Amino acid sequence: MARGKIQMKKIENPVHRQVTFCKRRAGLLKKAKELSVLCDAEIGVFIYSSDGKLYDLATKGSMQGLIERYMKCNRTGVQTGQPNDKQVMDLKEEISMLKQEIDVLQKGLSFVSGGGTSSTTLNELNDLEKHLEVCIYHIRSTKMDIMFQEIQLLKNKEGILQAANEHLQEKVDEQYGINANMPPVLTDIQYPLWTNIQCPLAIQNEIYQC
Amino acid sequence: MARGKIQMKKIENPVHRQVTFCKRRAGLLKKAKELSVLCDAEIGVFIYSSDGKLYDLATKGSMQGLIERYMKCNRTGVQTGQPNDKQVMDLKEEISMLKQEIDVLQKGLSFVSGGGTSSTTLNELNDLEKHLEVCIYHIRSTKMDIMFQEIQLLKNKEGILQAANEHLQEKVDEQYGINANMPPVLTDIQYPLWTNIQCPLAIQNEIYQC
DNA sequence: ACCTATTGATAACA
DNA sequence: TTGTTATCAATAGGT
Repeated sequence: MARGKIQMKKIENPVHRQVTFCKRRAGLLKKAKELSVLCDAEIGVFIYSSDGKLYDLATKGSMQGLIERYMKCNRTGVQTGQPNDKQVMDLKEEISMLKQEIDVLQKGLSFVSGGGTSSTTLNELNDLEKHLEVCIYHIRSTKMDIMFQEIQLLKNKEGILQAANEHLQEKVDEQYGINANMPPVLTDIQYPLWTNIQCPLAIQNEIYQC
Repeated sequence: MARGKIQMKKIENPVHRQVTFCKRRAGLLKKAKELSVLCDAEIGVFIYSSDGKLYDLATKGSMQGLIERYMKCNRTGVQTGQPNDKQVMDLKEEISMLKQEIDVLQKGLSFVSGGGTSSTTLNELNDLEKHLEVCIYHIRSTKMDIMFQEIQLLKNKEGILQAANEHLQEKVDEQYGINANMPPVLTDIQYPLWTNIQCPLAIQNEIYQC
């Protein structure tokens, strides 16, 4: 973070890596202490260097206390002992799912990164295509949500303005009651509102694209 | 650390403290991940907020693995509740690793897809959508290329077989020249080829999907 | 949430 | 290692 940024990957030069490890380790522990003090939090940090040396920190008490608290909070229901088989099966299933997801993501990343020139089979391309279509579906769904929210907001605003206008009109009528020549202010706004009221640019773009 | 420094003591204003907790917690976990990646270190962090909520992070494996390693190094007598089935622990560790990998891949993909911007606004979603559509276009184009190549391959094969058949037919005619009753072997194959010749499964699937 | 002025962390170097 | 310094990153305060 100084004199040029560095890539977020393992530093290959061992000397350089060691220096960085020292400095950043100190920085991390300092930040942990600060957070603990400023926000009254209880924090534990372990750091194992690549050569196996341990550096640790526990604010507000001992590391044992922290670990016990952690264990307490994370009772995963293994206590009965028996359902381990089922648990193992579930975990294996989860691993399988995750591996599949990784596969899809890796294919996608290599394809997108390589501009589509990587060597992939037809079936893999089909999987990727389906995955991307699902992504697009989610994106469109999210877009619709956002637009709907903005439209609701505008409708509310419209109602408020309409009411305010009516109120003002009454006031005006009271004051100029005798002067019957006064024409009423136009408040009966026709749709689409956006030709009369400034519509958020995002929605404008949306509409012209649909 | 900005717009004026702050005293290193508990922040009294609760709103202010909560905001700072969120920001610094995120910063701390980020720093921990960075240190782990840059220096190939194994790091675990627990953070208990003042209201008792837990935030944790374990790089390179599960927190349970880290804790176990910690116990081993320090030979403390903390009971972890159950002598957890080793297999279950290993599986959990694997899941943790896989999830981290997915995280990295997803970030990479969204970065590449989104051109480096996180997608939250409508315009960003539009950009992402367009990008994904371009990707799908490339995928379909690549699929077509592959199919075309396979078709060319099959046509070549057909030509070779045809020639071979003709050659064999000549041989047969020579040997059985006197026996004029011999009917010719059928070599005039009709399209679609794939009802006669085994077509690669990938292309079959393709065709039925188009 | 998002924005910047400012402080803090740190990569490269000595 | 430790120290220095030019830069980059985190974030306090405000909107």
